Amino acid sequence: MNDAAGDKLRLDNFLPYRLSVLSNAVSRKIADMYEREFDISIWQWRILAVLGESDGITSTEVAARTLMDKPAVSRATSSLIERGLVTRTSDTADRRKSALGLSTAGREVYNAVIPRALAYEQELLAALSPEDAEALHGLLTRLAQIASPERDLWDRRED
Amino acid sequence: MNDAAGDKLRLDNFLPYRLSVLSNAVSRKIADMYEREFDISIWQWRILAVLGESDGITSTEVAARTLMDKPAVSRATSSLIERGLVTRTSDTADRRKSALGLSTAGREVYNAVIPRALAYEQELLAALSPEDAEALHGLLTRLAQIASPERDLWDRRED
DNA sequence: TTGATTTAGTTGCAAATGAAACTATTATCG
DNA sequence: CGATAATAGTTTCATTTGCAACTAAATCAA
Repeated sequence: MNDAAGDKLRLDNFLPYRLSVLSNAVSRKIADMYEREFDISIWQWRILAVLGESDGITSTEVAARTLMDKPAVSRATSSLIERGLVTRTSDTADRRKSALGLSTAGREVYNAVIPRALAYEQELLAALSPEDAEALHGLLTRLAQIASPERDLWDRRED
Repeated sequence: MNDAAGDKLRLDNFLPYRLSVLSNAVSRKIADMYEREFDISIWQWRILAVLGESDGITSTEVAARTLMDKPAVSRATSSLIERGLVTRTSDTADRRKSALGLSTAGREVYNAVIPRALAYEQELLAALSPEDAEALHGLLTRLAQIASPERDLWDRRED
């Protein structure tokens, strides 16, 4: 093993390459859809998605749940606030913090995006049997644990 | 189906999100390794990888095989040529084209990177049984066909 | 209390990216 | 032929991205 001369690497069969290409293709497609139909970016959508589930969380919590970095959350949040989709209420007890939430308009967009996002996911998963889809999630979970052992997000089903 | 109010979307279970996060984590890690140990980028590595298998192909062919766009190939190739890892021989019959290939130094880097790349892939796949790894590739293939139906690259095992 | 440290969030900046425009060369078709 | 279209590859430019530095506020420790 690890004999330079003998080993072969075929890009098409190389897992990091395949993941990257697939993920890029999927991201591209879904980003186009979000942009075209709702005029939001993927990052804006991630924020709406977590706020839809957990209203009133802070920017830092949003960053943790979306795996975005803080500057990205800050910028995407600003534009969502400008557009009136998200509200920011600064915490009276700790004035560094502020609670983010969906406005009425934001909730409407959220409710509109959900079925489109799920439909696209279903489009992908239509190629797979339910058992295969289940297997895929398990495989991705195990790979993510290896690739990012510091993160335990993948197991969490409750908060 | 597609009832906005009833559907739920949990980011952690949403396939496009999971693919993106996993792919980013893997890419980050492997890019760090390439950078640290060989001082090359992922894109440079992709080019070395296809040239290692198919010497003398053109820039356009490299782009097709690595799924990079033409500017990206152009830039990564330039720096590889500057570093003396890749050679460019312009085609006498069609002077728009030129054949790219690995120099001796390039072949050495190629041979050195291969086992490290495979070792990292093995590190990921160590979480999976051989049957699971096989299943994973099949699942990725089917997803890629849905996400990029225009590409038939995933089936090709011969050139 | 006050000086040092930590935390929340924003801003600035340098590098990476991708689309479109551009150059040079070859192919097509009247 | 000669004009037009197509192709290979590079360059330009605007946008995106990720990191580091920064501001403001709270906590900790003497």
